[in-house]
Amino acid sequence: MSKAQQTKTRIIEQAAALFNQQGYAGSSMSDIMRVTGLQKGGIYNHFRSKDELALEAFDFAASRVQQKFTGALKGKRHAVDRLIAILSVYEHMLDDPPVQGGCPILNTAVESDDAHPALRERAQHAMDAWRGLIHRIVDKGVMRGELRADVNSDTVATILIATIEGGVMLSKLYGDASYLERALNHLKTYIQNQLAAHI
Amino acid sequence: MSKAQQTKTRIIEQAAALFNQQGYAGSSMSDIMRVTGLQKGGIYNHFRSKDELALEAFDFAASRVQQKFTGALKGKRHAVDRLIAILSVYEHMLDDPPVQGGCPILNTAVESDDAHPALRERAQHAMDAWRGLIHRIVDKGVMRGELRADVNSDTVATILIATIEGGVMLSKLYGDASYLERALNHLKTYIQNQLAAHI
DNA sequence: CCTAAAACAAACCGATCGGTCTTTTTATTG
DNA sequence: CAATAAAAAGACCGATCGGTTTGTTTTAGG
Repeated sequence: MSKAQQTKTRIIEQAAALFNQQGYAGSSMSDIMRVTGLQKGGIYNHFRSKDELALEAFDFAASRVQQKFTGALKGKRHAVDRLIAILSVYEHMLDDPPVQGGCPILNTAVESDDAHPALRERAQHAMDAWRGLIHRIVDKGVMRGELRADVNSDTVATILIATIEGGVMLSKLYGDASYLERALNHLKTYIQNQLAAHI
Repeated sequence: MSKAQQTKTRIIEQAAALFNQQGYAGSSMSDIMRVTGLQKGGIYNHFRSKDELALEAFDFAASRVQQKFTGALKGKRHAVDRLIAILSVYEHMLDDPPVQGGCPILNTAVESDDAHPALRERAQHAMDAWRGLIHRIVDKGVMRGELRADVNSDTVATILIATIEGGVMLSKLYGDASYLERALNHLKTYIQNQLAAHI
């Protein structure tokens, strides 16, 4: 990787952490200069505008989350195991987040929904990927008889994502991991008692 | 109410809607001048700073949510009815929100948690009030035998709030109420099947 | 109805915003 | 290693930021 590419990647990583903590509107180019240690010219040589950097930074952050999912699902074949693996990604969202500042999908969704169409679209796509993942796990699980036949994948995806992200929000608000832990435990029993096919 | 008080209240209401949609960092005093139709002097006569206005605007928004709860709970005595009444507040969160822009507690919690300590504290207090409400309903419901004896009020409060707010986030992100509806339906059956004491 | 006080308008302030441009430094490559 | 292309620095730009100050208008009370 060329020096230029290294620098661009570094800017994206550091900007992603900043945006994820302070928000896009709450982070100025001066802030980005500070965290990267670069001057204006050094940044604008790689990005046409703050907006372009923001979009690339979000895509980077979302891909980090995606990587966590891929890693957690590795080797897990049974639908119940795979759904629980998704929960496990969020067990370490607070002490070891993919990007500093918590879940970038949650943060960006909430900030952009009424204010930033381009960013909102990216957040939608990231959420689509997550919903699609759960969708496929559930549908395949039902087909294989690992999950109850009447389980609806739309519902499961909504419940899992909503409860997880709500738990992240609560724990971040209070600086207390126990809220997210309760949410994850509840979902675990939900998966085992209400989704899993009992032989 | 004096003219001055009317004006101050109007500024708070209109600023609350703006902040709730664009965020605190994303809303400038010029924006507030625009939505209120007032000049700088007219606004700074009532508030010492943008920050002070932001805090009062959030408190107003949170009190609007609180009022919705109070209204929904009116006349409901049974713990199951009261918990479901809390859900009903969020049935109209999108088409008839207490403040334009969705749930102000969610929006402010997510924006402030890493960035704005004073605002975060207000969001915590608003959340405390909500958690406390659910707490009291559940504890009293258990005492009266309306809810199962082993139901834990900390858990119930976390699950309800997390799932509701996660549902709001999803529906706002997609501009589609069905996500929140699924979340609320799921919580309704959760309350009836897992919390309610069955005679 | 008159007057004192409060509300509001509008010009103004330094600082910071996102962004540009020229110059200097650093990598890359023949 | 030299030539050249690219990267980064840093001065600079107009616009807008949050906030102040100074007038003018409006409100409220005697």
